[in-house]
Amino acid sequence: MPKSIKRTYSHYTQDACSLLGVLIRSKRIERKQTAQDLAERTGISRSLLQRIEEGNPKCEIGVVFELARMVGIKLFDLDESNLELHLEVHKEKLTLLPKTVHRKKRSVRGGFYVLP
Amino acid sequence: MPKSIKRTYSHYTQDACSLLGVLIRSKRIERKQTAQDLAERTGISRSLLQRIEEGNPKCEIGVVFELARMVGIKLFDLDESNLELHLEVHKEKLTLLPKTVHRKKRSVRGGFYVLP
DNA sequence: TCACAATGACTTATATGTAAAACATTTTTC
DNA sequence: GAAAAATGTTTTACATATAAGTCATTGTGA
Repeated sequence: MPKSIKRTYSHYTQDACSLLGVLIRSKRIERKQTAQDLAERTGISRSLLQRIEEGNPKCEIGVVFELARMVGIKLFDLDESNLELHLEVHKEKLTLLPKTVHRKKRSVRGGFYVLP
Repeated sequence: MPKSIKRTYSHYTQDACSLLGVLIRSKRIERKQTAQDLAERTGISRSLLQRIEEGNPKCEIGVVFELARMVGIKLFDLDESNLELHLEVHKEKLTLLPKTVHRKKRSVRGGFYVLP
C-alpha cells in the first residue's frame, strides 16, 4: 500500500525528460504531423502526448520511447538492430558479475561498527 | 475515463527499456550496492527497482532516469551541464517552427479529395 | 558446510496516471 | 478579415502502477 509520495526529481532528470519532450514535438512538427494524429497512431490519448511533450516525468517510459520511435528519434543513438546487439552484449556482461552483492562493513568510528 | 488498454510495445522500445534496466543493474553491482540500498536512496521501493531492472516499460520515466543518474549513467551521453545546454538549444529551435500544423490535403484520387 | 543476507516472486490496499470529453484559445489558411 | 482546425486547459471516472509486506530461493562470505 503506497504511502502518499511527493516525488522530487533532480534537475538532471527534469532536463532529460524535457529534452525528450521537446525533441518529440520538434520532430512531429517537422513531419507536419498533428498531435491528434500522432497520438492515435501511437495508441495513446492526445492529453498524454501533451504531457509528454511538456516533459512530464510521471509518464510510462514505454510510451515515451514508443513516441520517440514513431517520429524517428534514435534512442542511445542506436538503430533497431544495433540496439538489440548492444543489449545482448550487456546481458552477457551481467552474467559475469556476481549475482548478489553483500554490504561491506562500513567504516569504524569510535571503535564501533556503524551500520549503514 | 480510460478504457481498458492492452498496450503493445515495439521490439525497439522493449529493447531500450531492457537495456536501461541491465545497465542500471550492472552499474549497481559494480558499485557493490544492494538493491535495497539503491532503492532507499532513490526514494522508491525495492519492488519497483526490481521491475525497472527487468526492463518493464510500465514505469515512470522520471524514476528510471533518477536511477540512471544515481548509478552514474549519462543520459544522451551528456553530463548535467551539457544536458541543460542541449535542452536550451532545442527549445530555441522549437520557437522557430510553426506553432501548429495543419493537415495537408491528401492525394486526389478519382477526382475527389480523399480525407485522411 | 553453515548461517545469513540478498534477491525473486508473489499479494494487497491505495495513490495516481490515463482516456475521454467539453470548452477556451491560438494559429493557420484562404 | 473570416472560417476552420489545432492546441491549451480543465474535469471526471476508472484502470493500474506503486509501496509495503511475506515467504521461498539463491548466493555469499566465513
